[in-house]
Amino acid sequence: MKISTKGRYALRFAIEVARKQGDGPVPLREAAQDQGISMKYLEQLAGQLAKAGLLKSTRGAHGGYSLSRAPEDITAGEVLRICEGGTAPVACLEDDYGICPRRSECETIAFWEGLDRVIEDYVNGITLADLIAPEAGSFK
Amino acid sequence: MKISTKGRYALRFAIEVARKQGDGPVPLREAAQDQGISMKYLEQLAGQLAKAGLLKSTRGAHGGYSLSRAPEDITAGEVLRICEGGTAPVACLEDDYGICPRRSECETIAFWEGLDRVIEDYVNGITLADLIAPEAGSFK
DNA sequence: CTTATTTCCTAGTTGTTCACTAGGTTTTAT
DNA sequence: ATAAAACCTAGTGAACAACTAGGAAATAAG
Repeated sequence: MKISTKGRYALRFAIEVARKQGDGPVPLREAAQDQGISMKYLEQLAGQLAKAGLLKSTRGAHGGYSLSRAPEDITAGEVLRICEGGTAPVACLEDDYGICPRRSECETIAFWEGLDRVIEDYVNGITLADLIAPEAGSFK
Repeated sequence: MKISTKGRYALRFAIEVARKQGDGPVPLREAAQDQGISMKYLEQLAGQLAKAGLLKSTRGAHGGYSLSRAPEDITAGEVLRICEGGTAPVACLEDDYGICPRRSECETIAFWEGLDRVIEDYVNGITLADLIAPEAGSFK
């Protein structure tokens, strides 16, 4: 039931990039230093976010990462889904799972679907804009 | 973000015991067979649930597990917390974590607290009674 | 055009957790 | 006495987590 460091670091990185938008792209060196984590590890996460089209990368000196959309158009759910590999609490709710052989007799599927729904609703309802202005956030 | 087999099996086992209450204790052999899972593995989970006071065990022939409380007094959250080791999505929200050194500068803690809250509210709001009568369940 | 800075790409590596398996001991109804 | 059950502890193979390592390619600045 835990979120891994991937999801946590990725979200913090996205927040940092969002906060610094306008100051030009944020290099990984800077972000890793600010957050006290491994740059090489963060590199992989940033790569995923860029590949998914959430961040835009600029190579070379004075390069780094910037948002490819406005902060209010990027949800925490998107970030987590990309780096965490889905937020569904059980595998059989994953998109690519197919049909469960025990589906008809399963008494818990509705329960897990409900849990998935409250999680999705929450994480999809909070944007980077909310997160960089926590005092205004509806989640506080 | 996944629930492990521990939590899933434990919940299904609790439901089975709840459904069969009145027919005497449910032996592991029977439950394992019904659900097509390893009895020896289920044994460990049942042991945890019993140790936590959620189930009552009867040893010897014709023994097995029964509920130690009414189905409407046992929540899915309790079962999951026992076998899953807490439902908090990040470690720093765990009871025994202590104070996070980055707490003051952490922009995500409020977000995770909010996520924890919606998960807790959901799993604590559904009882075994709801789960054995899914047509009446508010979660469907 | 060289150099420093950055992203990009792929492949280890170490430790932990998952999902069991194994082999018993003790208790109890018949 | 016997069979059926819970109880207890330890081991095990595979997967995953959380990095580490080492470069190649791009780009701005001098």
